[in-house]
Order: sequence, then structure tokens, then C-alpha cells
Amino acid sequence: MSYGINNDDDAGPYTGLRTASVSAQFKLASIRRQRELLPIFRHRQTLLYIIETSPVLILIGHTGSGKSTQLTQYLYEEGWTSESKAIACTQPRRVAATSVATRVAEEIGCQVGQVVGYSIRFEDMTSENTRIKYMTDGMLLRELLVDPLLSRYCVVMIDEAHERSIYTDILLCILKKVIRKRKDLRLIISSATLQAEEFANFFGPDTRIASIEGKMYPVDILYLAEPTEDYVEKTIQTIIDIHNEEPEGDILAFLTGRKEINTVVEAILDRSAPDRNNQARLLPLPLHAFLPQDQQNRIFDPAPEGARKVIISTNIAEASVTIDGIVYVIDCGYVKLRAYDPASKMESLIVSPVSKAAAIQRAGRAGRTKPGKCFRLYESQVAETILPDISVPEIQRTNLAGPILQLKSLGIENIAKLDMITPPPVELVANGLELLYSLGALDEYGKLTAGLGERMAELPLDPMLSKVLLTSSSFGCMGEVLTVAAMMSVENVFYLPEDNHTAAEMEHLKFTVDEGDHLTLYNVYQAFSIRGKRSSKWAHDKYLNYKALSRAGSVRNQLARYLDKLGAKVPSSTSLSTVDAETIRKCLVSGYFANAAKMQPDGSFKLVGSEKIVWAHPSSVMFSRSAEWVIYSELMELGEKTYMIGITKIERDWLLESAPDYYQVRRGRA
DNA sequence: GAGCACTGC
Repeated sequence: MSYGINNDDDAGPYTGLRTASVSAQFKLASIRRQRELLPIFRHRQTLLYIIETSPVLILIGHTGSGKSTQLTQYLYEEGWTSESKAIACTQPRRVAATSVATRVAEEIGCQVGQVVGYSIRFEDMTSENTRIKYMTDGMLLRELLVDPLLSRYCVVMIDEAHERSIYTDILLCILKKVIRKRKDLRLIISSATLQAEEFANFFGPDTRIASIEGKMYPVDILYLAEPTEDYVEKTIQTIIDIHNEEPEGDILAFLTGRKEINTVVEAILDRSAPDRNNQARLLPLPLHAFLPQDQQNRIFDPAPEGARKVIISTNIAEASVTIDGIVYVIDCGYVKLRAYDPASKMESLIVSPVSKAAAIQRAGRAGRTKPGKCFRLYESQVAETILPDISVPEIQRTNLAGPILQLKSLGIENIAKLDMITPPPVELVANGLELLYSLGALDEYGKLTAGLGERMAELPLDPMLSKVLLTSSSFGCMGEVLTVAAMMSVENVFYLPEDNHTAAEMEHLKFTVDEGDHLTLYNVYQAFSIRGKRSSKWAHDKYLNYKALSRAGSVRNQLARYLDKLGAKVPSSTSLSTVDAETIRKCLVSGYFANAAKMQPDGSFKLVGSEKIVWAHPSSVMFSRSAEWVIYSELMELGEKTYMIGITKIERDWLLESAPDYYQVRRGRA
């Protein structure tokens, strides 16, 4: 059993099945009882009737209602899947797809991958027998490429649609077309209250809305009487006040980033040393995505006798990680959001006010096990007037090259004319089209190019990286580039502990090469596979993330399979490398030529084609090295500065060789 | 010169 299940729908842990005979029967009985106790059970017949009679159902299912695990089973029990059709249920997160599938498989009493399965990128746990299929929303969009009418499904449920992931938005747009052609298909959109009306308007008059209560305890919301100038300091004070004045119960505080979290953790350690009055201690625990898994798991350990747990977290605890036993929530009122500026083609992380939807979600974290309190570090009139209902949907603030490529592959030519819930700004679309054209994926009429564009759309990677991978055969370095691409697709390869920073950096240095980050990643993977024999101890000793490295191995295999399907000649193993580093770097330029920069005398870089000054990110090997010309895989504005992340040293001539058309007009400036 | 919210294909 997993704990901290990420779709927090379904309360009530119980031990897994798969034991034999008598005890299994008893557990089955208890599972049935548990299912019947969920709030959704009372509405079983009503919901089935609505689904039977109307094409679209908007389901407002509050936390703990059981919608994600039960509705699919009701439909299965009712015989919807009898004509070899299946039920699809999408989730915006991989962990949710896998953990909900695991739970439902247990409830039905089958192995995951049989009647109940899941499908996420690089991992397909389904079979011919699968009738209830959980999947990430992006995977369903990929399935549309090969099965445009989703003919293998009788019901599609888009769960957590209110989160408005880019894939959810695109799916809803396409599904609206699909249900016009497939009268037998049923669509269920699960949403929070704030978005339900908007979805209903989008799908039109045949849409029904239903609401199911959740299994939640009341949470008192408290506001500041006066605004605070320093929400970090206020968080510290509030934690101490709660600890001194409120009855027992763990605390969860939301802040925007790692730095703030560390500040608060240290302050709490300083100010709440165990005292002589037998006063209960405070046990502060940081939580953010950069922590390795074993440290993240510490938040689930019960606090020692007489201590109160305080989890200081980023947004990760808002929807991705669920912790039981939280009674007090502190909401600083802000969140870091990624924004994309089409004019400068740059991404930035900006601290912004939370949305009302997010604030509600944060408060709800206090009411999972008993009545709780939420301390909002802002005034009530701010909550009512200033905070937006929801954050800007992802489709309006992200690079659209990849999604556009997929839509083109679906035969949708005019992206601008799509019927979207909220259409993307035209500049974003123009931007994506321009990039795809320069990569050779689209021709001058905006049509997918026969060889390259079509194959790029098949690969589940950023278009620039897809281009590199597909070009690699002509450079004779496909094996090496497969490794680089796989390593770029996993996160946090290098582990930098807060307390042992320099030791870790010394170890990492042993893999570093002057040519830059991409070849350094290649080195790490080779060392892990050959010298390290893929052992976790080896990885741990080198301050490398074992989970990330093993995943890179499986991603590499999957990518090789994709390329094989596309007719490429994939080298058999990672063994002996015969190409030199220069070939790999040239191959990288074939996809990343638009991301070029030239070093300035002061160590900063000037972007090619603009006057913009950027810096090597401190995590890059190029931070402490020099290279006249470089390409980068990502640009990110953080605070005052803009950083390049993922940098490789190149020669100026390679840019002109790789993309003569692209650089012809800019040659003077380059 | 000094550091990335969170997802996903």
C-alpha cells in the first residue's frame, strides 16, 4: 500500500489483498463495506442514470467523495464495458494515475494491468483485459493521435479538470468534437465548484451538473486584521503561537520556495529548543520537490512522543502530496508561478498571489482527520477582492510548440480557430509555429513535413530534443544522444544536500567535462551503467540520485523503442562509444540552434539575435568555465537575473551549418 | 557571479 496517496479522494487505509481463501473473503467483505460508506455510494443510481441519458456530466466531487475510484467501478459493474470497450479516467499527475489504479485493482481483486490498469509516459500497465484504465491526461491526448474517435472507450472521465492542465484543456476541446460524432460516448468532467459553470457553458445545453458531498471536517478560516510586511517572519510567529495556544495537532505551512522554507525551519529549531517545563517540542520538517525521496518520506513519520510536527512546504503539499493528521494550516497567500513571455521567448518564475481555488485547497488540508483551523496571512478583504478565482490556465502561459505539433498531427490545421475554454494568446501560437517551422517540422504553409515533422510528433519529448534525436542517425551518434535525451527527461540527477554541499560538489566534479552539461550527463549515465553497475550504493556514494538514474535507463529503452517503430536504426547497447564528443555537440546544435549565446568579457552571455544578457546557472558546469559560443536547453528568469540551464559549448560555424536559413537574416548581428 | 513553484508528453 502506498501512503500519502496523491489523489486524496478516498479515505480509509486497509491492508492489501492477494492472500488466499478465507481471509481474502473477509477482506473482500470489508472492502465492500468501505465502498458503501463513501459519500458517492448514495448517488450511485442517480449518477448512472444521468450518464445513461446525457452525453456530458460535470461532476462536482468534493475531497473524499470517492469519485475517482468509485464511478469507474459503478460503470464497470453496470456492464458499460461489455462490448470490449473500456473506461478511461485521466489524472493530471502520474502518481495519482498509478495510486488510484492500484487502489481500484485491490477493490476489484485483480492485479494491476488486468481488468484495472494504468498508462503513463514510459510505463504502460494495461493488457487486452483492461476495462478501467487510469492514465495521465497527456497520455490520452497521445492516444488520440492513433485513435482519433477514441473508439476503444465507452466512457471518458477527465478528473481534476479544474486544475486546467494544458492537456486537460486540449482534451476538452477535442472531446467536444468527438462526442458529436460518437453518440454512444459518455463524458464525465470532474471539477471543483468554481469551474463547474464554465465547463457546463462550454459543453452546451445537453450537459448535466451533479454535486457530491465530500468526507471532510470543518475548517475555521482566520485572517490577519492588518497586512503583514514579512510573511516569512509572520509564519514563524504563527507557528509558535499555535504551538503555545492551540491543542495538539500537526501544522502545515505553505511558503513559495526552498530558501524561505529553510529560513523558517532554522528559526523554529532555534526558538523552540526543548525546555525544562516539559513543554512539547516543535519538530520542523521541510518539504519541497528538490528533497530526495527518503527525506520527503520523513513527513509521514508520526512525531515522537510530546513533539508537534510542523511541515514547511511549497505547493507540493497542495495537491501532489497528502499528509494525514494536519489540524493547522498556515497560508502565506503567495505562490511561485511559471510565466512565459512570448515577446522575449523567456520563462520566469514569479511570486504571485494565490488563487481563491488554491487557498480553498490549502485550507482543506487541515480537515482530513478532525476539525481544523487555517490561518491566512492576509486580510479577509484581500481574499474576497484581490485574489483571482483561479490561476491563469497553463495553456495561456506556456511554450506551445509541443502541443501545436500534436494538434497538427491530429489534422487540426488552424490552431487559432480552435474552440477552447480559454484560447491561448495569438503570440504564443505564432511563437510555437515559428519554432516548429525553423526546426523543419512544418513547411511554409504550416503543414506537418512528411518525414521529419510527422516523426517528431510521435516522440514524447520537447520538439527541439525530438529534432536532435531524429537527426542523430545522420551524425552516427544515436546511442549517445539517446542517453543524453533520457538524462534530460529525468529530474534531479545530482543531489546537493543542504549540510554537505561541498563534498557533493567534489564528487560531481569527477564527472564534469569542459564541453558542458549535456556531455556531463552522458558521462554520469555511462559511469553509473558500467563502473557503478547500476547499484544504488554507488550512486549514493557519488551524491547522485539513484531513482533518477534508474529511471533514465528505462526512459532510454522506451525512447529506443519509439525510434525503432519510426524506422530508425537503433544501436543495440550503450557499450563502446566510437563517436567523439564534437559529433554529439554538433548534433545537439541541430535542434537547439535557436538557443545560442556568446560570452562577454565579464563572463555573462549575450543571446544571439538580441541584446539580452543572460548568465550560466550555478548548477551548470559552464558556471565556472568559459566558452565563447554556447547553446542552452532552457532559459529561466529568477529574480534579477536570467539564467541558462543545460549548456553546451559549440563553435559559431555550427550554427550556420545547422540552420543556414534561420541564421541568414541574422548573420550580421551574430 | 551563487542557486528552481509544481506538473506532464
